[in-house]
Amino acid sequence: MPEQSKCTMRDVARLAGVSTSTVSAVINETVAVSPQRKIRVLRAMEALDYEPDAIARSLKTGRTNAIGIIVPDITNAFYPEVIRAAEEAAQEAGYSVLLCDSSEDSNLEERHLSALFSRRVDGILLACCVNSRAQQTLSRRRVPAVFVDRLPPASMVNTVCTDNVQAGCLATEHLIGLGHKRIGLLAGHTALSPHHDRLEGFRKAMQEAHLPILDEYLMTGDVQFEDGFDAARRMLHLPVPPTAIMASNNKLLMGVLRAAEEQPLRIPQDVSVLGFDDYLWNEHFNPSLTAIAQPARQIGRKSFELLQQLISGPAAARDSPLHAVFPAELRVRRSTGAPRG
Amino acid sequence: MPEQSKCTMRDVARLAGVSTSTVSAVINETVAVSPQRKIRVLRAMEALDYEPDAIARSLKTGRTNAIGIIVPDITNAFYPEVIRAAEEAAQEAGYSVLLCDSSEDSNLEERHLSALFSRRVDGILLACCVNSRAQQTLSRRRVPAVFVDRLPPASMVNTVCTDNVQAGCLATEHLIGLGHKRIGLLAGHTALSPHHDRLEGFRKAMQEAHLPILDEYLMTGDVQFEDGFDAARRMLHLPVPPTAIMASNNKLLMGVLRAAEEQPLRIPQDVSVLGFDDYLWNEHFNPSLTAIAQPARQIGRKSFELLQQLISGPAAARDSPLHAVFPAELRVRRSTGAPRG
DNA sequence: AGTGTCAAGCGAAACGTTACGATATGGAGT
DNA sequence: ACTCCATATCGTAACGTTTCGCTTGACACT
Repeated sequence: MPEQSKCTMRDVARLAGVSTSTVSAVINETVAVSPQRKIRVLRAMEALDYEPDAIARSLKTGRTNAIGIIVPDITNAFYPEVIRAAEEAAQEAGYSVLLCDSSEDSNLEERHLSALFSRRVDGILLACCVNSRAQQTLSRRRVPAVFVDRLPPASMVNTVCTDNVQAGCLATEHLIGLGHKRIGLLAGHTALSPHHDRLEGFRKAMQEAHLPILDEYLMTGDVQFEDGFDAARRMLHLPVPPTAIMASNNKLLMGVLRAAEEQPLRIPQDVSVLGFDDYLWNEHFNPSLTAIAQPARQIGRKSFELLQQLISGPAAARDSPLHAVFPAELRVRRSTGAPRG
Repeated sequence: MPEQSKCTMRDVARLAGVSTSTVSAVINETVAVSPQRKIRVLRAMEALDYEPDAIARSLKTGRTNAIGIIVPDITNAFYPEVIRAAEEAAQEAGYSVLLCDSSEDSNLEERHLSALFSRRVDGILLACCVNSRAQQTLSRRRVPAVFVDRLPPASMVNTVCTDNVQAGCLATEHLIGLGHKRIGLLAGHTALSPHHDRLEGFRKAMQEAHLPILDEYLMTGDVQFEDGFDAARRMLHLPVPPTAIMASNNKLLMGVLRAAEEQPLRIPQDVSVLGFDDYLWNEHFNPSLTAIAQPARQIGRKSFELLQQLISGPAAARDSPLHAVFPAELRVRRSTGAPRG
């Protein structure tokens, strides 16, 4: 049964018969220590079950080896994957992760930021919420930060995200390729960069195919199940309804499914359905759901890598912002098919 | 544009023309300060955009106002809900959360624990992984800890979880009530307390109904999609197959669905299907999935509350372990029905 | 022998806070 | 006028590290 571990570097030093500086040198391998002393120190550390106090170390060095991650809603299955990958990379590099959930509330987001500043984190990974003031708040500080997935309107920031314009394009082209001409889009909250960009991709693809974009086939704004249900129902009841509907968010998509079921319309024979964000269970739906998949793990890992680069690189390197963009992938399943007739 | 905020208590004190002790007193409201001085201090803090250094404070006070949360897999949708609720409660109480994902790997779990100890967190919330040594590791330290959802075999620990025996009972009774006599169970990894307990609940309910428990209808061990698929397929190909199958884990359940589809068997006419853990999309499956729902948010919140009690209560109070058990809830949907004939 | 070089080790001063004992200040009670 | 107390304020010693400059020996070269 080892010690109660209430022990400090001084205890180790005393037991080993050396000074605390030597213990520190052994721990950090910062200067050479003779082998026999090194062994004495290591033995003492072992015997006392010594563990360096990260707090004291941070106070002295000014570095905490901790980063903050703020997401708008950890319950949204996309973020856990990002977080996991980032945390994995962080842990490999000896960093810990302080997790904050802003609940899509910019005031809470600000409070989280303050807390992180106060804790002197070395850097921040942020998927910002609607109406976020984070960009200004961060620019006042000297804390390295990388915006992930949800980007602020401002430009001079470091970012990692999916190429959502391409994603919107890809999805639309898939449907056009199947023969669809009337495509509906529940675009979500266009103040959020992913939703905004997907809409843009949609527009681009439609234009390139010389297809008109009808107001009745476009819905922006809220992103809950009921919103999707209402919007899809409205579209499907039009005199000339769309033959395919895309939803920029999972809950909206569920709403579309429900609206189709209600009529009832068969998927994909009567209406094709496509979602953004691919989840494990999409494959097991009946019919299985065609979806755009984002490389969440890559995004998470890359975010941390960029952040670490900012943290440990020279301060000058922070002047021109870093960017990483990943392509989205289309997973074709059974919920999309050729339109009737 | 405020200051660069490289400022310390001394800067504030100098500007306000008081001593650092007074500034500290104002911040912590630990001793009375005359109104006019208090105002001077507050103004100075404002002017310098001062933010207390949590690191220095922690070093001095021995408290970090941070807790650690370790989960086996944040990608499992149950945990984000727990985490969110716990984090919410923590943030309300002025605590930050250090998040760790053990990837179901006990060595990584140990490393995370060490890191948390080193960072001197005030307490730890832990959903332990298979073969966890966390209980021993924690018992050596004086760090308050609460085990959440996944409990270690040992008894003298603080715990918060669903009543999984009742959950297993409830699910089984539901099927028995519908007229099922031959019920299959993919019980998952019985070394994990939730899975173990659900199996026990199943046994109890079957016994009370005087129904036999057949080995061929019981599968334990792995918990991946393929495992569920193989096991369900095997059961459904038996000369006398079960008329209902329950799965203790979402991936297993997906395997069951796939196996049924393959035959093909209709759900619920040919075979009823029931899952543990209720997710948003269960309702939107076709057919919608009957499931046991755990009160994840309540569990998360309560976990933090108990932990805080341990942290701020007298050390003596830590002797007899705290427990909180929440009832599970059955959500009856379309995937379960009366057996044929 | 005297000098210079170098590595290994040490002591002490920070880092930014809090907490504690000590010191002023100003009435009220005698 | 004197003590006595309560109240407000301050100086300073920690907390457990790292870092920096200094000392010490050992050793090689004149």
